[in-house]
Amino acid sequence: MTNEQTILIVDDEAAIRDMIGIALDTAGFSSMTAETALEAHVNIVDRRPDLVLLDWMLPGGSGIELARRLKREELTADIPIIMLTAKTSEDNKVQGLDVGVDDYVTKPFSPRELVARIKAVLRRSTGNLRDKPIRVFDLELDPASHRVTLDDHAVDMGPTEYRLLNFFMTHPEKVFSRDHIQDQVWGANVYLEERTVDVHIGRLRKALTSASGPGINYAGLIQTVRGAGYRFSTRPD
Amino acid sequence: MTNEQTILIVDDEAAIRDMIGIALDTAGFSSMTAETALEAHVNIVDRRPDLVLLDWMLPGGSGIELARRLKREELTADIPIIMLTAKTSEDNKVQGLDVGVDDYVTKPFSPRELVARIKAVLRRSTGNLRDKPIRVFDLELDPASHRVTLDDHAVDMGPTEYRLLNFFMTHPEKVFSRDHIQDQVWGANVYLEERTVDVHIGRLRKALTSASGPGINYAGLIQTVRGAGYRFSTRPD
DNA sequence: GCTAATATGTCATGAAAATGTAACATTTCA
DNA sequence: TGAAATGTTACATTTTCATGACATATTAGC
Repeated sequence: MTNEQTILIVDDEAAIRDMIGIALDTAGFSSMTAETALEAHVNIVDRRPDLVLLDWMLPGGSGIELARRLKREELTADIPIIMLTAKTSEDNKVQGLDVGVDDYVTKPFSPRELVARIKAVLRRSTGNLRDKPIRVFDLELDPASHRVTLDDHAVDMGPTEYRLLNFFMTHPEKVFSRDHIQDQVWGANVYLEERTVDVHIGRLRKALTSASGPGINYAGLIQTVRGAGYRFSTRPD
Repeated sequence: MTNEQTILIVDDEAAIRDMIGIALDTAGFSSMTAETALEAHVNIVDRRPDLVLLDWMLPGGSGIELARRLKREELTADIPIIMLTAKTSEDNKVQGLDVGVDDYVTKPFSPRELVARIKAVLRRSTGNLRDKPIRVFDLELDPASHRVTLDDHAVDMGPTEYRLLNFFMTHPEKVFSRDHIQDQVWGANVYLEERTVDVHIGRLRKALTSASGPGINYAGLIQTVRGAGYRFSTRPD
């Protein structure tokens, strides 16, 4: 399978983590685990999973705290969260929904149900906002098909360049430092040389250039801001 | 950069404090230290560091206590904390300290990793608030896109001229001596010839002039105050 | 499981831009 | 007018970027 989606399982009980892990594996997801809210937070920031399964009843009640925090911080706000909770009380649901959690699954649950919910949430969250193609002039990036087209011709680029372009197109007209770009495109705390960003910028530009017709060169949309970083802008440099 | 960020190192071992201090210094941070939780708390309240590196194995387990307290008190809740932990073997205890710490680093760690994580956390916690564009007549400086426009046309200038203009536009109608300008634009403890400021003022004026249309010359906004320094003012000289 | 094809990250190098300084020109004002 | 203050220019040096080459890692296809 091309792009396996990664789910982070946050639960203090090993048995539950294992059970869910197997279920996800069977369903074609890749998974990682965390026992504590702190560990989870670090994992999320560092590796940017596609979805988080979060046990409500983490020791210290920190599950809710974590959810609130994730939704508050810009870097992680768009990662969908499904709460795992033992209780069925309305209170909890209301409280959690306030936090901006995407769905609930109450224990005990069947693996089948869990997987169904995960797929639903992923469909929804990647379906609503991000699934809409982003277009700038004749350059279109379509997350649904994971494809970039220029004048209706496919633009050939590597996965990293795709993510890079996606990030830029969703954050136009702003400068980003190389560090910031690394956070967003590679995940925080991935130690790369700063120049690596330059190289991938170069590759992205080249891809756009060789796909551009005789008119505008779309590589010009990706602008170097000396001493500051890079910027995606439709306005001349 | 103008304002050096300050990191508070809280550890009872002098060797570790020194090692970290040197690493931070090399990375361009300024640092201060505390040996005990009490001392740390006083320092934090008094001097408001930009980030706290906190050893959670402080004598008496007071490291955790301090973290919890800092995150509970409104005055200090927004100061990011990175925990320094010995090992993950103590998972039971670790669970108890999910108090909203921003990241943790396990000893032994490389200075490089530590600095990278510090930067990542600082970026996360402060990166969000970006300033709004500042506009004077048709001259606009937009920090978000790191761009200066005049009548919607980009004004080309070097990084230093950008910082200079940014400083002036955020402090209009006031004279500043060359020394003061140096402190603000180049940073304190940087020694330059006084003439250097003049040169950059000149470059900034030239940039504004060549971007100005036939109407007003925007270079006139940057006024020489003989014997005193320079001033950014919308009123005629 | 193995191999070929892709993709990735790092480095070295050269080019371009930015910077600080000194020298010289010009303006200001007593 | 002339000394002090400021403006301007040229240039050597430093910093920052772009890019091709390469070694490694990952993926896809068989």
